[in-house]
Amino acid sequence: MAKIIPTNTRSKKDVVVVAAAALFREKGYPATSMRHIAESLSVEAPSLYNHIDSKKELLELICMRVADEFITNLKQVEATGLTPLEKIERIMRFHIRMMMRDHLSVHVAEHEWRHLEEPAYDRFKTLRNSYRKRVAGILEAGIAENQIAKVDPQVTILTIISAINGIDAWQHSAKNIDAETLEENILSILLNGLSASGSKN
Amino acid sequence: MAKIIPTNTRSKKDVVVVAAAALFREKGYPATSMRHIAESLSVEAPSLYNHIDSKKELLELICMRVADEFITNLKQVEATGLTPLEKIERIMRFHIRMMMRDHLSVHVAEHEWRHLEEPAYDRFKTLRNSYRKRVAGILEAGIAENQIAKVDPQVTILTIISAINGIDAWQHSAKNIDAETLEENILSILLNGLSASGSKN
DNA sequence: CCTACCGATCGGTAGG
DNA sequence: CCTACCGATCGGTAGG
Repeated sequence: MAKIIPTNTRSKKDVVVVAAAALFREKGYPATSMRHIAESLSVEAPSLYNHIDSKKELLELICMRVADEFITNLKQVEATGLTPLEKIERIMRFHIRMMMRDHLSVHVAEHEWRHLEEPAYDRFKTLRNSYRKRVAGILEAGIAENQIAKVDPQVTILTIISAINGIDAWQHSAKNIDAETLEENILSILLNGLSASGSKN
Repeated sequence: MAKIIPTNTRSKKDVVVVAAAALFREKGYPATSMRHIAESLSVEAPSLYNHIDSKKELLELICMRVADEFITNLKQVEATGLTPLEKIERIMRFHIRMMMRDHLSVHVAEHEWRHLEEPAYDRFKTLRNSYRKRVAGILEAGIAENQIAKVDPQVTILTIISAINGIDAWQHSAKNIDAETLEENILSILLNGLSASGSKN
């Protein structure tokens, strides 16, 4: 019988990656040792190397998978015939939902990617810059047709992305905020602003 | 002659703290070694201990000074007779300007404080929670008098703070964004939203 | 300010 | 999956 897919191997590797993501999120990549990861899986550190090659591979897998998901979504949104503002809303909703579904990995990709080593560092940075430029392009199109307020696209993209990334701090919040409240509130603030009048000056 | 103020000692300590802030910002606290800090000052690592007691003291000094500045400003704003929305705007402008003036320390306080050890960890966390609760209180007052849109104060405070914190990424941006553009754009988005209509639904 | 050095911990390998 | 162990690096001290 031909060995087609090493199911067990892949699944155990994923278990290690998930454990690593939780610890990278909690302590940061440099402060997380292979011994910590091993302990959280109730094995000894050297055993991890049966499933992965190195500590940095764990970070690479997490960051690249997140980057792929964001870019895949962006491509889908770009392919629609939606208006620029509708596209921006779709992109924001996707980002928020990614945050809800897998905030550990998204946070790690956002905050720990600087610890990637070449060539992964450069690959990730290029993907990230490309994503931001393309979203900025949508903003510019919306501004050109007076659908989006006259804002600096560079500053706006930074504001939107960091506003959404930052909300994963809701985890530590005493009261549980439900997913829908979170999503509708962030969208309301970013699209309509805090001011009750909602007027432009 | 009485030795009144050990000017040299304090000033050298500050030099070490500033160098540490730059490296904590660049590499993160755990990935920054005392040898890195020493090297950036062209001395050997053990020499640093003539001016400071430990690595963790450096982080504590940075985090506590930032916390103090934010809370001092909040107290001043609370003591005015401004409307809630005006208070929120003042708080946001102060935060943005802190970011421009000392983004290294503000970033370190925001992202590295989790590496503080007790009792500093708990002290900082308490200050941070208190700050957020008091700003949330201003938001609630503004909502109650229909000056601020009906948003969840918890989610809003998270959104505002992380939106502003995140913009220190402008440093790595190719084009230099001037301070005023940055401040007015972020305020415009958070107060009036992205939508050109600026209408509420 | 330096050299010399400490015990602890790191990522990872050898070998089974 | 384990035990045993490696060279490198860590924060910090002794002593001058």
